[in-house]
Amino acid sequence: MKISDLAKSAGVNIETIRYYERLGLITEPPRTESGYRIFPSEVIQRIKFIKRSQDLGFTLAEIHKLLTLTDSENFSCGEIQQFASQKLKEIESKIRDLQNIKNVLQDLLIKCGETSVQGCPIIERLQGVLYND
Amino acid sequence: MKISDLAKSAGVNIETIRYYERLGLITEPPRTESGYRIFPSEVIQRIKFIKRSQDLGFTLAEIHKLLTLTDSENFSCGEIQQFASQKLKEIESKIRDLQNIKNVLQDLLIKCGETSVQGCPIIERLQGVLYND
DNA sequence: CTTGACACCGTACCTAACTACAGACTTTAT
DNA sequence: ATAAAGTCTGTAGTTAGGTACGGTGTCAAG
Repeated sequence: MKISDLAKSAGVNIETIRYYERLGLITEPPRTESGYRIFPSEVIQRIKFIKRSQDLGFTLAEIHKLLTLTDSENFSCGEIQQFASQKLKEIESKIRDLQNIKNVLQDLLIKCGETSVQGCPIIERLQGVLYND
Repeated sequence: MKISDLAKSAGVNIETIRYYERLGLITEPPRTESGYRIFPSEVIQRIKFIKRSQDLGFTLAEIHKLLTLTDSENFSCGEIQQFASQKLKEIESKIRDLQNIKNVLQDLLIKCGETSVQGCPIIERLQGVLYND
């Protein structure tokens, strides 16, 4: 299949495919005499693999490592587990950070509701006036 | 104070100050005859305001609006509240997304523990084999 | 046999928030 | 007086993950 067929099948842009090739996420396909790329159909699955991995929060650099692991015969599930649990930790950490931000914003909004005459609690907090949290 | 004094006091890079000036986050300061910027000391607080706002998840574009609001006399606390609650919603949405990712990763890691002989559940999921979640 | 659709390559552009650098000028310290 | 350190400007580079474009070459249909 030609590059536009692959793009359609995998649901990505043509340029994305060439980009992935440059990054080494997909191997360089054979070419016609005139230089057109001819892709084997397995590449569709490979691109979908990449997209699903991105959905799980992996970066392209990490996906590259993942693919290298799975491309090797007898890859170790253990290494992949370690990879995934590392990512899990990162995601949990991001969630905690966002949760903290959420709490601060919620507190400030509650204070806004309670305030009678004084200044805006949100602005005061940003100005460094309030630091009793 | 000169730009490097301000940078030190506010805990940012000199280039960051010039960048904020370009963006209009801080007003253009007066200059000496030779063209050196001379900052009033309030700018320290303004830069800290920007940094604290970033910590709460606001982008520089949003902070620009926030500052415009608070710079105007008689700014409305209501507008700022709306701004903050919009941001709160965005952050809650990000938390939900990450929570979903976390759940999928956790499920996969649990399945890894249970697996006896078959392939790695993580890789199978990424390959699209598993879609019973 | 020509027109339109596709493909090629390399490079530039996009967002966000900086950071670095070159080359010129000014100020400060010794 | 001279050298080091600071500041100026404008531009370019950084990260991540693409997207777009210009100029050229190729393929299939009418």
